[in-house]
Amino acid sequence: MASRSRVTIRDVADRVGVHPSTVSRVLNPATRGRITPEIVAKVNAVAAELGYRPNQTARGLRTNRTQTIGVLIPDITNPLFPPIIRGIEDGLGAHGYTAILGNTDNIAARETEAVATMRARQVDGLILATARRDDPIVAECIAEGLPLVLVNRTADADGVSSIVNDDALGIALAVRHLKTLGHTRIAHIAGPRSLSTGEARRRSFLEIIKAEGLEADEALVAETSAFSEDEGLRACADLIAQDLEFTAIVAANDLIALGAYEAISDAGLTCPDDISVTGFNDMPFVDRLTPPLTTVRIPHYELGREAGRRLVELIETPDSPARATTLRPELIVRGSTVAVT
Amino acid sequence: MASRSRVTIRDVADRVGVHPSTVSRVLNPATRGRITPEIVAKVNAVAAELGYRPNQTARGLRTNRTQTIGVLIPDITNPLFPPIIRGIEDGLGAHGYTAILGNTDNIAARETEAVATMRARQVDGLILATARRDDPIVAECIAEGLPLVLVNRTADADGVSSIVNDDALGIALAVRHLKTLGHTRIAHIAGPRSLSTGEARRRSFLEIIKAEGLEADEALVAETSAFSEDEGLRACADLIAQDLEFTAIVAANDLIALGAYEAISDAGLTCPDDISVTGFNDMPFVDRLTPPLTTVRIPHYELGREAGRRLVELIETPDSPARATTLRPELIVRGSTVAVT
DNA sequence: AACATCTGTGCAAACGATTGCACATATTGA
DNA sequence: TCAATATGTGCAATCGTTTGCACAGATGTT
Repeated sequence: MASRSRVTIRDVADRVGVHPSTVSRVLNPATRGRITPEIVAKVNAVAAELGYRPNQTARGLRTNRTQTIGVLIPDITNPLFPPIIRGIEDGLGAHGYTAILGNTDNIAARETEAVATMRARQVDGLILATARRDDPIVAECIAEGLPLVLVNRTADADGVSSIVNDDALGIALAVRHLKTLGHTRIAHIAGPRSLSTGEARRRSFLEIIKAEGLEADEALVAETSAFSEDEGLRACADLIAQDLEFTAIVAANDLIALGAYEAISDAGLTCPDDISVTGFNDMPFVDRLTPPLTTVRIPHYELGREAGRRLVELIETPDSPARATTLRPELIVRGSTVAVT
Repeated sequence: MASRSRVTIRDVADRVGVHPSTVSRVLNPATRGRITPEIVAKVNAVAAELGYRPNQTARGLRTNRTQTIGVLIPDITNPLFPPIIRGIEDGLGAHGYTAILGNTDNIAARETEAVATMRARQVDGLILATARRDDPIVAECIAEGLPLVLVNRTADADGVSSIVNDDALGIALAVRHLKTLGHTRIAHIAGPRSLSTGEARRRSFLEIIKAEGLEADEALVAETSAFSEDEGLRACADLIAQDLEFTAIVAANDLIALGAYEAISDAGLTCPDDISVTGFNDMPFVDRLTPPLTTVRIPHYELGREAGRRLVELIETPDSPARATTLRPELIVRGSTVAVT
């Protein structure tokens, strides 16, 4: 049989000639001070010699803390998420926590199922990158007191901690950039309004357009049902077909912008000569497209890292208040936006 | 305090009026048959009513099986890995197993550390996507009897299960495709020889070139120290500087191919008119490059799923033999390869 | 009718760690 | 010198499940 975690606290104790509880106290930094330095040294030496590693399962049973947290994401193959996950792991790892992942494909039933199996594994908290604005899982966690942090997207519920991008700023950067280039009629292809990102970017767009004194024509805002290339293509084709005479498009994300590229070329036009396009996210390789995409870069890694840290804080200091944090994005100017001629 | 997994097997037992062990037997499919159907029904009803979920931590302590497996990958933000991970999760999830992830950035010390924390968490097995040909972790797992599956890359050790791409076939597809287009002097930019993929593709290239009766000139094989764009650029520039008169390059992976694109354009040449290029992996978005990259598509998702299934098999049927499995890749012809003129 | 064999359930001991409590011994103060 | 306090360690219960063993009652055999 595999000699998995063969050496237990009792082995160490027997070898040193003390009681297991003493070994436990030595190994716990908080109680180490109560033990004679000599014994501390001996226990540490023997533990190292035997290669003792505390059994997290046993510890978890006793303390009701597993140092494990659950992370729900829509789909790890969407290039948006890996940096967030990496950030989460780094944010957690510094404190000894480990993440378990669940892909939900944005399907509510899978989310529920994933949360159930994570709770069976006694996770100490949850990070959701999947939240819808009215997500029932969010409500459930709040009700049951399970520490929760939302990342990337937020929800409408209050009393929930979240780390998201400053979408208003991102949209403002894109719009002001286009204004500087001389564009006055700017269209927006919005994301789904059921997601906080879709809604926030849409609302911000309308506000900024007014604030900047540009042409505020509601017809210039197209709706999509998903942040996808197909939807971007469809919505952009609609926009073009209506003869609205816009010279630039602010897309709610990069995939929608890709769809817009296609619709523009399908219509016999060119980007950026006829229509400038901006994206949102700065996905890998959008700098290699023709033309390279001007887009708003979201600090995904930092979003994840903050989420990890925040969750640890929530778990370890029980009464820490819920906070909504936004991180600042950055405009990356490339070849898909040019001055109007 | 949070009422985490408040309802225990004892609660169910008390409510039904039976002993906890009876409830346990009802819940375990293997022992359910020994209990009176009436009681089975009642226990199930009460368990459902109370929302009972077995505490995996307690179960793990008792059974010494956590239904958790550790997955080591170099870097989740490398687009190669997300589909593999997704596949692993699907392959495991069907059997109730969950994965915990560790990013190692190909740093040996981090690998060791990650394995240590995973073992402290009592993982039932390991999947490594990080293996070097002489990886010490592989040796350690074999020695200690910890179930192990290698995916994507394999190691030289024997007695180890692995699921990898059929690199020989992939290279053959690329070379034959170029031969069909009339190329006779074909260069190869190889990956690091310390990785099984780098070595296998290199060896296969030399074999296929001979087998197909093409010009076998060792000078046409360039070496790199990493599967990166920078190294591809450097190696390809070297190749071009030597005036070797090749008309096509088989790159060991897509990133190296990207570097080759750059070196070709730096030299004032064009791809594919002057030099055809093939990649390996079919990363996302390489179909959007100019020119779109002809490449070998590896079934990454399937690789992962097979790895997950294989590991479950290894864990649940102790004496199952180690097997090395290869999956068939596919050539995706795009615009970076043309006939010689 | 007496005994052997099944069946279904309960009992209690694990798994490996943590932690409140008790109790020696050492230290301090008067 | 004696009581009061402090200090360091051991004891034993506990976390929630699983599982070998025991045992009562039912069933089968001769």
